Amino acid sequence: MRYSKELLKGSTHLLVLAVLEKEDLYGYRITREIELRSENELSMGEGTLYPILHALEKESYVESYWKEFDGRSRKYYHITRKGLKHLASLKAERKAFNSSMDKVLNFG
Amino acid sequence: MRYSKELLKGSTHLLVLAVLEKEDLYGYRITREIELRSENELSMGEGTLYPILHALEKESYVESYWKEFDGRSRKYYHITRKGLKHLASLKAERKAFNSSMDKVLNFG
DNA sequence: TGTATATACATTGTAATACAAGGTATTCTT
DNA sequence: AAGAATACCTTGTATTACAATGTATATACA
Repeated sequence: MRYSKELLKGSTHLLVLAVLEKEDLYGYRITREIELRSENELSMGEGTLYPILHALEKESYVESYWKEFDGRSRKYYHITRKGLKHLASLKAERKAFNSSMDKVLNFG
Repeated sequence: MRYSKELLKGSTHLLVLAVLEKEDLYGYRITREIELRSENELSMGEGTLYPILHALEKESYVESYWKEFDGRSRKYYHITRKGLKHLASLKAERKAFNSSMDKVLNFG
């Protein structure tokens, strides 16, 4: 991780949902996808990821199902309609927050 | 505060230093200035602000002095050369982090 | 064959951090 | 006179990301 981990706080759910927007993925692949997309600039520990997936499922933002592939069983996550709404809201919040930060940083 | 407080994490030191870049200010005025600049979209509790000021002073990013004005004594903070360097570094980190986030969010 | 690495799930304990709540005191407004 | 705003501060709490740890299977390679 190149960044202060505090910067990541509040953005992890957004990252996970954004990755699941495109396709159903299982936990381990989600972290790989975040690294791939960010060109290894962002990464999320497993101790961060799995609790987030469980929390997202509890809130019905995602649904999980086990699927066998290559003789290997993996727990896939699918984003729900509610999850897509939440994703849009998190994106908007992030945009607005950054805009406010810029106002303070570039004032006057 | 319009935003999830978690989004603010990792950005509070940056906000305080950015405000002090322009002029020496005392604690209470710093929070007002952040609200003013952000058009009341960002604000920082006093329980957040004062510990940050003490931490920044401990790291020699700011120096404090008491000044009387209007028959009222206030503790002013001045950003040091080291603090200016740190501010630049925090700004750069923020920019890079946002760029990485955008890569993940707008992938493909 | 054996061994290390990667994959894949998960939980527990720790550190960092923003805030609410509480405390003290002064000045301004009504 | 009383309440609100100003101005400093600390303590306790909740949240959160991560390191460490645990379990298990599959793959690569010596």
